[in-house]
Amino acid sequence: MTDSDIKDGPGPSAAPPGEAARQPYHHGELRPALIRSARALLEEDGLEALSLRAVARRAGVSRQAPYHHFADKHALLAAVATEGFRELAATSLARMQQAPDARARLNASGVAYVVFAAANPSLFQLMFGGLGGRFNQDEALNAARKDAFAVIRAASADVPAVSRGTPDLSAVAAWAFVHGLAELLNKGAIQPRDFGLADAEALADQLIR
Amino acid sequence: MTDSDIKDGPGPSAAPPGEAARQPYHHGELRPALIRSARALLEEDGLEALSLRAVARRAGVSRQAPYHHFADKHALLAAVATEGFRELAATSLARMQQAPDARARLNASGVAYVVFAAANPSLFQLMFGGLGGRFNQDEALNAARKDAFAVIRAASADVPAVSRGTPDLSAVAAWAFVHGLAELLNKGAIQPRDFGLADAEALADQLIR
DNA sequence: TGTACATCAGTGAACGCGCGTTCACTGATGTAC
DNA sequence: TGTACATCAGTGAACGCGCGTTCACTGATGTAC
Repeated sequence: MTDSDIKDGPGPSAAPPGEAARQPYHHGELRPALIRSARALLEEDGLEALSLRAVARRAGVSRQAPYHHFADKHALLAAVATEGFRELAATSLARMQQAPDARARLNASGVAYVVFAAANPSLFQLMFGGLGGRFNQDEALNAARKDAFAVIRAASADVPAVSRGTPDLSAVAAWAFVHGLAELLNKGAIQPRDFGLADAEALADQLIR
Repeated sequence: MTDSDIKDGPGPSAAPPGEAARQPYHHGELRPALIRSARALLEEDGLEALSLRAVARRAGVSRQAPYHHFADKHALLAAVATEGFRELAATSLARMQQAPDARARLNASGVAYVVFAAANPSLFQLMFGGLGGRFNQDEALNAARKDAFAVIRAASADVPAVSRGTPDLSAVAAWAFVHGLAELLNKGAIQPRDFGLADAEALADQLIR
């Protein structure tokens, strides 16, 4: 079998195995479907194992179909990462809205950061450096990234006790801390249960105070 | 050119291009030479681009030679990562010895961590998760890893103001902070010059206080 | 001091694989008249 | 309301590539006698 991957969606008549319920000819929503497939494969098999062919296969579509929606593999990955940053910002803001004061909002943003990373480890990996140095070539990605970081910066600036001195440095310190926590958890260097805690959220909550 | 890579070391008579000064037949020190080649390629081309074939090529040796010293590619990478953890521990201890008190020693260990990561970004990436989940299968690697982490833990435990409450949690907090700083710098998410600072060391120094 | 021989450390050729991408194509859609 | 036709969104086959790894081999080394 040199160049003939097995389709997992044999046709419209078959029962849909996961994502691969094949539309008749035109898919209609192939672009978002490809992003969904990529995200699913990302978390199932890891960033290194993600191939454009596998994404197409999972979406129930030929290997060439993605090229009608993305210039190349990097463009697809950039779209996935962009979605990731938007979700990160959204989930942080949502959690912050439940907090009573500025200090609690900063803490909430930190917990949200760690929880997001723990829930989407490979996506998180892609978002930070999975595209090599090619980050700055995608407009939408850059915007989403900046927005996500702005959430942390704003949350940090609102807490006078934290942002005394240079506000930007304080924000970076807060960011570095939650980012490091997320990375150490994702890479398995530390585990919540080593501290008698159930999950990443509990550990983040404990440490951030 | 399907299966005939070009040798970069044409023979003993040629001038040595970098690593590839070819020994007559038996290399003598091939194992360390392979590790050196791997580290050099790692920092030149990145973790993703590192192949066993390229490592052998750079060492001036046939593609099969590495298999006499390492079971497979992962074994070589594990050896490289092991060396990395040993160096990290050593460089931290060296920097700590110059510090006057416990507080300064903790700070020094943090700066050393960030400086090491900035000087060896791809090696750092390999050390943390570059081997997927296969970390726990290598005895020497696990030991070197534990030793490196123990340095941080000890430095943190010696500072009462930091380690009040659960000492282990305090150590993890310190570790997460420097690790996050290292990652954000390595992935280009933040840059020292954004804060008017020359390099990673200056930023780490500034933030750790 | 010489020699037979096991073992060690290399070589060269070949394997099968999955990948990203290009090419020429075809079926479906929607719009101008 | 019908029809011609440009355009869009898919297909199938094929390309060349670099990779990890296996196989059978050979040259060099060192040790027992």
